[in-house]
This record gives sequence, structure tokens and C-alpha cells, in this order.
Amino acid sequence: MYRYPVTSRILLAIDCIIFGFDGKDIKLLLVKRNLEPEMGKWSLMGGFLREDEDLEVGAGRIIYDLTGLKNIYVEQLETFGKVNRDPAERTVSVVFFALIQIEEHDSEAVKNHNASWISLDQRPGLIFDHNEMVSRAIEHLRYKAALHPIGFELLPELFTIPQLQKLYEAIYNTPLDRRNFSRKLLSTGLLIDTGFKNNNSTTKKATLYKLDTIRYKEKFHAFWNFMPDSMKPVKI
Amino acid sequence: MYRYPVTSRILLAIDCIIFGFDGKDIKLLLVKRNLEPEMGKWSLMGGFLREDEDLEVGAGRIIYDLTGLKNIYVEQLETFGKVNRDPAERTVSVVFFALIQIEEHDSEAVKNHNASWISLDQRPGLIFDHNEMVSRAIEHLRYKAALHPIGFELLPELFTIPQLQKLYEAIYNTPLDRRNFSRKLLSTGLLIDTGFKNNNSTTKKATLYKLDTIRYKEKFHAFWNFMPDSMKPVKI
DNA sequence: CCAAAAGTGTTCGTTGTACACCCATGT
DNA sequence: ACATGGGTGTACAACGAACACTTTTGG
Repeated sequence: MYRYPVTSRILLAIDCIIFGFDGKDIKLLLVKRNLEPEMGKWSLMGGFLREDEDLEVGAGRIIYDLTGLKNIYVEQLETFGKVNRDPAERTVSVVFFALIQIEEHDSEAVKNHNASWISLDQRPGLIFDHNEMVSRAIEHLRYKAALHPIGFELLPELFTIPQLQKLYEAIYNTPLDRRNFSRKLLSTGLLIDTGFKNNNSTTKKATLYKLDTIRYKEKFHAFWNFMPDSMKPVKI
Repeated sequence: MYRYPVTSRILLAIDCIIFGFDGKDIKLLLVKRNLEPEMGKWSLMGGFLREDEDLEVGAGRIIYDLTGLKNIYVEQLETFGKVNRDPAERTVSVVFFALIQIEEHDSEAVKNHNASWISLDQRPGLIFDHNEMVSRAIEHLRYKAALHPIGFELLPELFTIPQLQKLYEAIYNTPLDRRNFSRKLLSTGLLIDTGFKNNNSTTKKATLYKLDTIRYKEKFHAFWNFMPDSMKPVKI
């Protein structure tokens, strides 16, 4: 087979930023690295791209390996390629961004990888440029969740509006007006009233909704306005 | 030096999508490929990542090589890595997205690379997965230009509001209301009246504005609303 | 003086925001 | 009955969309 007359073939890594929501905080799935260099230190879950595998397939494999989940929300985020980002040898890393329903993960698999769910504000320092990757991912989450209905990917199949609100409050780290939030979300036409009521509550039981997946897929790329303007990345 | 016990090191390419605006149409800078395979066919401008170079530096080098321009608007777009995307050997390509002021480019350099500025609707079929890359880039241009003031990157230093409108009409391939457009753009606070008037016109001369670069940098990441809602990617 | 392009103004409906009030539940 | 949290309503300001009129310029 013809090969390009170029000498520098390099290692391609995949790193995955996996977000979850426990009802209170946004959490990151982090692992204690099991290879040198930096063995035992906290890092993102990652791996090397295989010869016979597409990038997204590689990301899916790595995420499945750690969480036991398939068919979740995964997006390519950005590729990090600074010359010395990995002290062992030159490695370019394609970073993926994933949102999962935290209840669904396989806790055995997570334990076997020495992984933990860690709140954003309690996250430890990470190896290499992984801190930068996480910063970018948080920025992306805030950006995208303001315009597109990705928040639902972090909630269980049935959820209440107050739960949804707590999620957005966690993402933007700010309180929201209950009444305006509720009206805005209901007006999206994405929520289907299941008729059931939540019974976790000690007081009035909230209505359980599910996502209208048809409309969700149809209108995903529309521009919504899930955040008050004052919360957008920069006030105008 | 320690190396990872992994066999598959692969070739990393950089491909650049370079947009310009000639006052009428959005144009792409495309080249006739000068190496095998697919020599002589139309493709994006690209190259291989060097051992000692960061990704963005590589992209800057390739764009400079073709256009003679530095310090232009460049963004990493997406990384393409399908196993068989390049028939010669496995190559993963990091795609960059660039906007330039078309008048400023070095036409000698462009000629030497067998490159041409080609209108979007007249673009030829491209090699490999480059058509897909271009589609993604157009989508990204439309998305981003609706929310952030990147349009200015395609205009000369001094420009008129009608010119700006023609640019947005070209990006979205749709007519816009002159009066609403003008008011909206003036209200951004990004335009500085230079006091000069355009003299290309055969009728009334339009005011020449320049970009308020201070405010531009400060507020770049804010969410604007440069397009009528009806033009957003999907109508709600 | 007329056509063509640039600039300014007005009206109206929709949306966002800041509020107040009522309802259901467990103690 | 009351505290806690869930659900609905209203009033006002801000913004976007549609549309009319005036001004400048070259022929």
C-alpha cells in the first residue's frame, strides 16, 4: 500500500468528559490513572484509538467500558495537541463530551476502574492538560444548555419541573425564578405530562413529565432560550 | 524516553476551510491537490502536522503559506477520523475554520498553490471526506454568525451597513429587511462612524463604519441576535 | 425631475421578567 | 393549622417584525 512520505506518525488518544447529575450537583466521572506516567493520579477516562476504529466508535467503547452504557449523548468537543502535553511521548487527544443519566451507570464497572463521581467544585487537580479540557467542557455545557435542550440527557426518564430547575441552577450556579422557569419549559412543548406524581417530596407532590422524544429530535437544533439573558456567558 | 506500549501511531493531517466574501458571494479557497493519491483533484488546503508544532501553529502555517496572512480568525472545527477516509493510509484530520478579508490575501501565493476562490454554490466535488467538512463548516458559519459578531472578520476594515447586510444575506441565502437590519446592527454598539462616505455607489453614498475592536473583544462571547428568528437553523 | 439606494420613524404583537396568590401534603 | 413546596395568573417593559416616509445622488 502507498504511504505518504512523512516520518512523524503519532499516537492518538481519546479522552472522555462524562457529566452526571445527582439531583443536587453536576458531577464528573474521573478515574485514577492505571498506567505510567502519572499512575495513580486523577485523570479523565481515556484510551488510545485503535487501528480499526473510527473516532466516535473509540469514544463509545471507552465510555461503555467505564459505565456500561450505550446510546447516550456524546459529542466531539475539541482536539488537544500541544507538543509537550504528554511527557511520555507526543500524543494528540480528541476529547469527547458525554451526558449520562447517573442512575443508569454500572457501578461495578466504575469501581473496577477506580473511578468516582466527583462534584465540579470538589474536583481534584488532573494530569496533563485535563484541567483545561474540563474547563472547556463546562463552558460548552453552559453554552449549549442555554440554547438546546441537552439538559434532559442528565435526568431520568421521568422527572419533575422542580428537578429540572435544580439541574439548570446547578449548571449555571445561580437561582432561577420558579414560576418563569416552569412556564418557559412548559411552553417548549417538549414535556409530556405522564399523569403520575412524584412521591419523594414531603409536601405537595410534583407532576412527573417525560420528554417528547419526537419533538426533541425534530427541534433539537433550533435556538431556544433556556436561560435568562442575565445568565448568558457574558451580559450584553 | 518512555513510550506507550501501543503499536498504532498514525498520520495527523490538518485541513483548512477558508472563507472569504467578495461583496456578493461567500467564497471558499480551494486547491488542486499536488500529491498522490487524487493528485490534480480539488480539495481543501491541508498538510501534515509536524513533530515540533502545536495544532493551531500547524493551521496557522498552512493558512499563511497559502494566503500570506497572519492574525486572522481561526477556530478548530472538528476532527475527522473515519478508518478509511484516506485511501493511502490511515490519516486523522483536524479541520480548522478560517475567515479572512478577501482583499488582503496574497494572490501570488494563491496562484502558486493552484488555488482559487470559488463561490459556495459553484464548488466542485472534493476528495475524501472534504465535502462533509465543508458542509459542517457552512453549518458552523451560519450557526455562529447568528449569535456572535464573526461576520466582521470577512469585511474590509471600513465597511457600510448595506455591505454588511449583503454579507448576512449571502451567509443565509435570504433577503433581509434593510431598516430592521440597520437598526439592529447599530444597536450592538460595535460600529464606529468614521465620518467618511462610500463612493462606489452611483446613488446616495453610504456611511463608512469601522469595528469597535475593544467592545468586539469584550463582548464577543455574548449571545447576540443577528438573524431574524425565522432564519435560525430550525424554526421553532 | 426622476430613479435608486440610504437613512429614520411608527405601530403592533410577542416575549421576558418581576411580582402575588392559591393549592396540596405531612407533621 | 401551619410550614413547605408545587402550580397558575397578571402587569409592564423590551424587543422583533412589518411597513411608510424622507434624503441624497447621478443621469
